[in-house]
Amino acid sequence: MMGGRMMGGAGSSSSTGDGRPVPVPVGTMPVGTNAAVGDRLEARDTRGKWAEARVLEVRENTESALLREIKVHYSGFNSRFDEWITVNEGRLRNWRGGRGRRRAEELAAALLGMPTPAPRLEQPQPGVAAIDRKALLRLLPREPPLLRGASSALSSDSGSTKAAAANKVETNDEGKQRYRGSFTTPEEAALCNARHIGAERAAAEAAEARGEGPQPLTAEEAWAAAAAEGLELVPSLSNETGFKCVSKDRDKYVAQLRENGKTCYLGAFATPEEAALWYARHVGAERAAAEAAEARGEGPQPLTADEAWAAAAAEGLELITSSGNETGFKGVRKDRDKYRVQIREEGRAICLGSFATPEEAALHFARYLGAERAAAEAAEVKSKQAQIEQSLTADEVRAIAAAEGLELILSKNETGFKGVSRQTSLRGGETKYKAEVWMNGKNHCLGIFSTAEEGALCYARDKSTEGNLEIDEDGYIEIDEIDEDGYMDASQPCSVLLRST
DNA sequence: GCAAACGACACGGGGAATGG
DNA sequence: CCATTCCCCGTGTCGTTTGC
Repeated sequence: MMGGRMMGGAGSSSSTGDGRPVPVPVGTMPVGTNAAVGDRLEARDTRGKWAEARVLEVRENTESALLREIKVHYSGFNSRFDEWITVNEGRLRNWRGGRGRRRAEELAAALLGMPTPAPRLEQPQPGVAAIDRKALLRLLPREPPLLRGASSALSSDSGSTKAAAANKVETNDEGKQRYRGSFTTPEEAALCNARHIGAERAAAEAAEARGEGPQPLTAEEAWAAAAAEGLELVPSLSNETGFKCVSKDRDKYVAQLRENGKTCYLGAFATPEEAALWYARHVGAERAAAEAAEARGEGPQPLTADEAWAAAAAEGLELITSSGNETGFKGVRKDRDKYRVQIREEGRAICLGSFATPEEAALHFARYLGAERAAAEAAEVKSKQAQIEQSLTADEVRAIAAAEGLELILSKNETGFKGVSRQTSLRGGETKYKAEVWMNGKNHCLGIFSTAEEGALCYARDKSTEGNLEIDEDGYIEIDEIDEDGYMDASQPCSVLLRST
């Protein structure tokens, strides 16, 4: 082995393949900057797991030692998993393995007397007590957990007091707790568990239990690792740990999130930063960056009124105003502290979202309708508005009445005209005038008008036709000109056809 | 009578906390 | 390590009111 050299380290220097010195920044250099072929170190694989690795090749970079590339071979894995790693990726670290650390498969095969890889045995096997107990105890940690995966049935199996089956093995496969068997000795139970989880994982867990596994990252290391991987840790203002999806569980920090309705457990870590790092790794750089930006208040900002108008103009959309709506826009209503867009189509109300400003809500309403429909509705609104603005003046109405030979009937009421009452709309505060005619003991609305004179003209027109139609004692209108099929002559003017109720 | 506006409630999903 | 629970918030839906 060509080992014996320190890997990386501060103040390292390097050289190019042709011997030219490579500029090396002063300060902490990443692991691998100084690695040579044959050196042993640890590399993080694509699943994020640290594993023993050997340096196969080195590719120098003339620009910077930080861009030096190292080809690694993961010990115990097929060479097809060999890969190039740039030293500044943060995926290399110094070898931390304990003495005598061996390939997992070799270890398991040697200890269990099985071919590599070890076949999984789901059921307790007779005669397993004959195994080399010393070897087994080296495979699995002696200190608590004494034998990982094995537990005392007397304590964990509620209600059971069968001493003969005191060592129970339960495993968790894809979220399901599975019973693997009960054994007379903890070693047998541990062997069953080791066989089930596989030699590699058993060795890894044993190493971890011996304190030889991956060491917890400090806050600074987690930040550095995140930076090296191009990840952002997602902060949270509402969370006491300070990081999204990270919560404190006793003396550890747990990273977990919900996906597709299920809680996805990412692990328990010594520091909130490391938990946040694993959350960022799980969701990926893009989502983590977006969430971090949003948490910092840099995410998509609500549009101001001017911005919404500008966006609408840029998209060729018209915001549809509404005078009868307190928000000022059709389809937009205030809901708590937000503005909600709802549209009713085919009898169903469709919610288009909630927004910070009514203008932004109106913009989404227009987007939903599309430019053509939005323009049509906006034009209709404008047309109505124009009609209101161009409503007949009092003099114009009197002139029309005179031309039709009608007389506006005066009254001492609030509007000054008989049959016309003032209507104060609850929405928009706009005052309108309602013309009503008393018929068969009830008031019947003739229409709503912008001016009292228009209402009076309508009332006068209605009165002028009064008596032309006979209403019988049951409230039905007698119509003489009905053909034999029950239809009346469409060319004849008729304003009332149905029974007045 | 119809459609829009509006209030209220139910429901579901996600974040966080907790217990086993 | 996982399931469960609580809480909050967004969304969908229904019923009522109002204006036309």
